[in-house]
Amino acid sequence: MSDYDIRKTVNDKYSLRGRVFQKIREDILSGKYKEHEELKEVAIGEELGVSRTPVREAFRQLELEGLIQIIPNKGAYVTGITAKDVKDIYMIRSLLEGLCARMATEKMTEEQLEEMEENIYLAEFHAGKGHMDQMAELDNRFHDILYEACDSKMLEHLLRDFHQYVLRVRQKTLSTNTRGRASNNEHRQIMEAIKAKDAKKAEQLANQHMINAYDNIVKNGLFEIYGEENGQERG
Amino acid sequence: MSDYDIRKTVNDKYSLRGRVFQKIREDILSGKYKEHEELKEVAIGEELGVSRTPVREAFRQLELEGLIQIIPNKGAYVTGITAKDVKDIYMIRSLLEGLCARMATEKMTEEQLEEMEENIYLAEFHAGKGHMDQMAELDNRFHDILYEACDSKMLEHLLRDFHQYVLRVRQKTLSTNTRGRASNNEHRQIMEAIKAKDAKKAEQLANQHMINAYDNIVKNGLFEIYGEENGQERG
DNA sequence: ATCAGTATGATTGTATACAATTATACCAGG
DNA sequence: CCTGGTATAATTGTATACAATCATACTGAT
Repeated sequence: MSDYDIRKTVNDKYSLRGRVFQKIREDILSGKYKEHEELKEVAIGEELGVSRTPVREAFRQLELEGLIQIIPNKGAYVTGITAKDVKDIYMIRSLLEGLCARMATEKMTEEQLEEMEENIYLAEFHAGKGHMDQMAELDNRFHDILYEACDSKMLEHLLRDFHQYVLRVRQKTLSTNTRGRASNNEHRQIMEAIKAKDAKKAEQLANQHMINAYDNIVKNGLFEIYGEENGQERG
Repeated sequence: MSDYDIRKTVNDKYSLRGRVFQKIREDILSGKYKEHEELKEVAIGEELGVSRTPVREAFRQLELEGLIQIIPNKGAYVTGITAKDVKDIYMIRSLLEGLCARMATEKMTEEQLEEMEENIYLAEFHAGKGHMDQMAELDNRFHDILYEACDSKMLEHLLRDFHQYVLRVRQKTLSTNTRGRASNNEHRQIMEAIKAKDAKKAEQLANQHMINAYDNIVKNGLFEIYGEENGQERG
């Protein structure tokens, strides 16, 4: 008992609120609702066949997830991720994925390690075939395993959030063919380091893995999906 | 325009929901509502003289803050922070405060630097007098300045959350007389490094600052406030 | 006495009604 | 044509009513 997860209930798929929450999040991340677009309670309620109440509660959650901004008495607006946000997130993730890999080195179970190996093997196959959807899915899963393995619900929670947050960027990134394979090779190196119980190396590799991912984003100029006016603001 | 903050509206003190949110959070952090205690919508609503609606919305936010856990159709329960959580948070904060200090070295304004110097000067005074409340307040403010100065709303947001989260521990920590002064000296060193534009040193010092803070917590066995059954769980 | 089953009460989930606030459109005056 | 103000509509904020779910206590049979 008591192995509950702080935010399992958010994924509660069987309450209206939970479904509304997931649906809106999906629609924001997929780009259906665009940056600065206003979300209206009744409209979304009608679309999903529910009243305003569950929609409002979902809004409050989405706000804390950082996906929308609620201006009191005015409305809910989809928040844009600026280029600077993405950069910051990758800098933060670089450190935290490193920490996660270090911690995972001590805590990882045999089953987790095996799933990782399988994951990398499969990804190699799909990389060859150019199956980008599967690559994205496997990349998700690789990092999930790492998050679970670090045995820290705080860190796991945090990294999962960021992972979600940059979803739009990430999917584009992996679809630049060469990066998919390079990324998987980095996964392999991280896995090897963990297998060899070399925590320091695992940390350093995971660190670099994020830096490489970000560099790739910059190099390929993938920021256009975040609109034009973004980037550095003050300063 | 458009210098909005993702979660400014949460601090919206002028809506019922905002006030309820802040009140409950305060009551949890101050220890009024204890770990695993059940929060009932009507009871809290009556206490604050509002209906269930704003209370429910506040609950949804508190859940995402990680302060309560909502079990569908059952209730809302105050989540405990385990000793392991505290440890994890300090490990994470160590890295992120370091990153923050590094970034702040480039971005800090003259005004911010001056407020920091004043802060440290004042803290020295209060440390001598044993004014623990003021020390806690100044410590809060020191870190806030740093968070603002890093010029990253993502990082600022994150660090503020963690800062809040370990509030209970922190206040106890600073009241162990010697740590208050030592902590302030570390603040001074960080400030000096930033002043000298030595980003690497600032990072390393902020890093160590967190490790020292955590060591102090462990050394003084300040975990009892989180109840008995806590600590490492699986593993 | 113990257990199953049911009935009752308490609590949360959702919908709707009403109040407050904000946006929009229209009109009068310059 | 532009400006300011007022009326109206649209939208959010809050309260309340009703439905669904869960906890508890009681009853009756074994």
